[in-house]
Amino acid sequence: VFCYAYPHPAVTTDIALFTLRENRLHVLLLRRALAPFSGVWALPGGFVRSDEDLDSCAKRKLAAKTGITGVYLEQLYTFGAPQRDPRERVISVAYYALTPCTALVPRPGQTESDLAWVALTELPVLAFDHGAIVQVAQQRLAAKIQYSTLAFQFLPAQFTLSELQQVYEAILGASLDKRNFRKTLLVLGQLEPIIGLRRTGHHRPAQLYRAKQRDAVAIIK
Amino acid sequence: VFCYAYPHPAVTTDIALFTLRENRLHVLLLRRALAPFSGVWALPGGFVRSDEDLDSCAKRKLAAKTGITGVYLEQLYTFGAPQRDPRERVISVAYYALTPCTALVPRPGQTESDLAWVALTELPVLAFDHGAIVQVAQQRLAAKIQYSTLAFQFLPAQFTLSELQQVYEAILGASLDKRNFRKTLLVLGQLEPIIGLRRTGHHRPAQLYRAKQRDAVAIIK
DNA sequence: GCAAAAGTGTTCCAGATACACCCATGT
DNA sequence: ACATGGGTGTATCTGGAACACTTTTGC
Repeated sequence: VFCYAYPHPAVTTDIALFTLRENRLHVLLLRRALAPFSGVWALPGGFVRSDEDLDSCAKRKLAAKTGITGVYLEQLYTFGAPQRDPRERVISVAYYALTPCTALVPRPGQTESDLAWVALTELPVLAFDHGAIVQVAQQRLAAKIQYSTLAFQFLPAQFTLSELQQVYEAILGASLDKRNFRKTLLVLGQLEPIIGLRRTGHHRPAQLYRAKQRDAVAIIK
Repeated sequence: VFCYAYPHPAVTTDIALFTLRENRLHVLLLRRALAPFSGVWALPGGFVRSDEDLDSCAKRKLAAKTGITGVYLEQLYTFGAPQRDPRERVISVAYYALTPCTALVPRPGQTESDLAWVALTELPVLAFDHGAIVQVAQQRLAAKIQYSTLAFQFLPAQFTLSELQQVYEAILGASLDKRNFRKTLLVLGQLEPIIGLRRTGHHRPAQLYRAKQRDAVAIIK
């Protein structure tokens, strides 16, 4: 056991991992197998180890519970209400993460019975204060997409301008003018056309583009 | 003593309290009396009690160490590198706070020998990772002043437009056009002139204004 | 040929920028 | 009278918003 001269809280990271499916924003949830909140949906997350920093903990927990790695991850806010966990004092450093929906086959970890993408419009009641975390994350997302290249993180390496526009529309919850959208984004200088077309449906194929810097999120404006 | 089945970190809040003195941004520092970093300057802060939330802790620590209350306070970022404190694992939820310089007579608490406003341009080496905290806080400040009414928090209830302009100039580190500045801020609708003039020096007295909502920081743009 | 999405320019408006002189006061 | 900061208006520029038709493909 580990003993201290005065009470110490437990510290966790919880991660709201977002993706877009069918043009709707989804968040990854786990159904808890263990008490407290057994059977209730919750964000992936877990306790911070004594030798790892907070970002590493968030990455590790995401990988352990879902097998997902290499996604964009950013610290969101720290939630520390005294009674947010019924077991003991637990302070949660919340993160949010973004990933394209492609090639994402969530696999449950050992302590959870179920793992699912859930549309934000159909969010169930969540364990702990995870509902508040998702809400804050969604606000941050909608704000930050407007002054950064965050949106690219929802798409695979190659994408069309229409697909990119759909990302913006889903996150902002509004429809955008096609010509203005394309002009604005091309002027940014963060996109470049690549040789290749996307052929889908009974219509003209679309030019493919790629983000000039796929890994970093640039601040624009 | 308090014992747990697995190691728990200690959690602190640390507060970067900013003010403007002589048109330069200053931060409140304490000189540490105790180890570690005895004699080194540090931010006010301290351990989170088991029954208080994080905001309350930050307010309490600021009051206890400096006697300052009623200032604007906002969570900044959580710093959790494993070795940031040599004693044990300590995770710090950092806050920043703003206050007018008027009527602020910092009084040392019991465990610190000295308490001072230090200009950011003359910042000494700080204890722990407090230098990084101040840096992140300053960036946040410069960003947020541009899309909110944060700047009013640096001024007392009544102020002149020139004084307000000096706040913006100090935080942004740039000089602004007087006519454009006044026009922009008056159009915002967050200021109203009050009866009264500020008479200083050998020149025309200045109209006094007050913020329509002194307590809340509004998001503009 | 028709349905469906891709692709493309111009006009208009509002908000930001640049810029210079007179005013009221204290000494 | 003069030094000092307070106070004011206009022209210009720029980025965002509104808006409709042609192109290419699969069936």
